Amino acid sequence: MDNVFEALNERGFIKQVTNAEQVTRLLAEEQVAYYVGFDPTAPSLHVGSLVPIMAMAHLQRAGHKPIAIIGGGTTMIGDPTDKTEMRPMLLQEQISANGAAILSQLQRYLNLDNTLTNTTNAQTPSKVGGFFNNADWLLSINYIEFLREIGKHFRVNEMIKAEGYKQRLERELGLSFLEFNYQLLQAYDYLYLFREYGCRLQLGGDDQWGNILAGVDLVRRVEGERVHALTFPLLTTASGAKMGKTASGAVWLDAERTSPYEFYQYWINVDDRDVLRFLACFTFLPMDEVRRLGNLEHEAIREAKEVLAYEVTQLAHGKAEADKAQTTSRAAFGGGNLNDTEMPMTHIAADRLDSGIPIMTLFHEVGLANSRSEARRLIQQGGAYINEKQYRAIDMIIGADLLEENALLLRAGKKRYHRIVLKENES
RNA sequence: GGGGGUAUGCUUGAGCGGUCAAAAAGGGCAGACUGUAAAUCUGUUGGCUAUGCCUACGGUGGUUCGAAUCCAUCUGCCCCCA
Repeated sequence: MDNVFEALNERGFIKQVTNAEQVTRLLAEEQVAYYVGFDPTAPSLHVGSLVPIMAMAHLQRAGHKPIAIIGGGTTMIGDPTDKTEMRPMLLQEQISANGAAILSQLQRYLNLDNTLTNTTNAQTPSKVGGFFNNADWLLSINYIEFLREIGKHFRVNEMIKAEGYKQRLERELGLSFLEFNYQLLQAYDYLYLFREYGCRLQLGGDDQWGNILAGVDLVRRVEGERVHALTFPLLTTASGAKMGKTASGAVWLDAERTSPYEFYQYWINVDDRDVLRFLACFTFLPMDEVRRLGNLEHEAIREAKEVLAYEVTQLAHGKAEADKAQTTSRAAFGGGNLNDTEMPMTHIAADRLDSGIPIMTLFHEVGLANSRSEARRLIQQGGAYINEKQYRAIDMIIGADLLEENALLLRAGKKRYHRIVLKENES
């Protein structure tokens, strides 16, 4: 097997690294504990987090030990380099709850059973990984001790030269002392994980480069050990948008928030230009296959997208869900029959249909239109279909005569479907 | 602490006291074209019991026949001085 570092590089995971040669050697010669921090402000990860997750998974498959931490402590500070939006401050209980949800998602990709031991001292290195909340060690910090032990290693002169801080200072947006400390705390995480678990590699988004290096420096100064940093390129779609955002918001890994079918559809709808990169990054397919699929052109590239969607969905939601999503998707767009599919569905009482339901009401009620006005517009513009037949009259009354096998198939626009199934009257 | 500025629909951002549900752009949605892609073109984009009605231009209270537009006050954000 090739070196993992090479593999990661080939798959496009590497943007910056402290020292490519040393990291390559380290990963080849030792079982390395590595860590990634996740944002615990939401109860689910979204597809953007798949980059670090997949990188971690590749490393674990190569025999290294993953450590995932959630920033329960650092979240309370707020990263000033995250200029776009202020992260909300959350209660610890909320963060712990989110963390639990995040852990269960990570476990689909990684084995994190917290039986980690420190290999620096231990004779028999453990093979698994860990999951921690940095609040566990950050909240109990004593201010004076922290300043004396950690703070003395940071030169303010150096810190304010860093790009993230520099921008804040120059633009006089201000930088609170609180935020200024963020980097120290994140660096301390690294030191802590190095001491406790022998962690020697931190991965993160490229925007974290500065913060990660601060940790690398801190470990060197305090422990005299060389540890490493690696960042991922910030993945954007070919059209320039941040990955994983759609009109209706982020694409979540939580099936409750983004159904497996929607999840699948997200991947099948990616821009042609993103297919190769995404296959390399978000699936475990061998690179030969990735290249073959990624280089397909025109209509043939749909095959590649189907593979991409299937593979990624399978990783996130399991084979059964991926199969269902694929079947549904094929049926909806390939002209197959839609009966046994998993698209959104609503039951409707038989007597209601007998008396007839205005078409606007129907589309609004099942959520294909957010308001009656929107439903009206949809219909008038020719975007409303029932059983694949277009209806443009807004005063249309839908009755039982349109039922096909006791069901109606509503469609709004090209891609949004909703099934209505008849429910026999009670009594 | 003193002085100044700003607050508009999903976002950015125009807006003369009436003709403003509010320019423009972006985004969204729909249609055409296609490959469930991109690009392009067209329409649309507060709600409703719909030739009209209601809710909206940071909050509150005024002036006026009439206010997003004027005044007062409160709140948030920004800038300058300390």
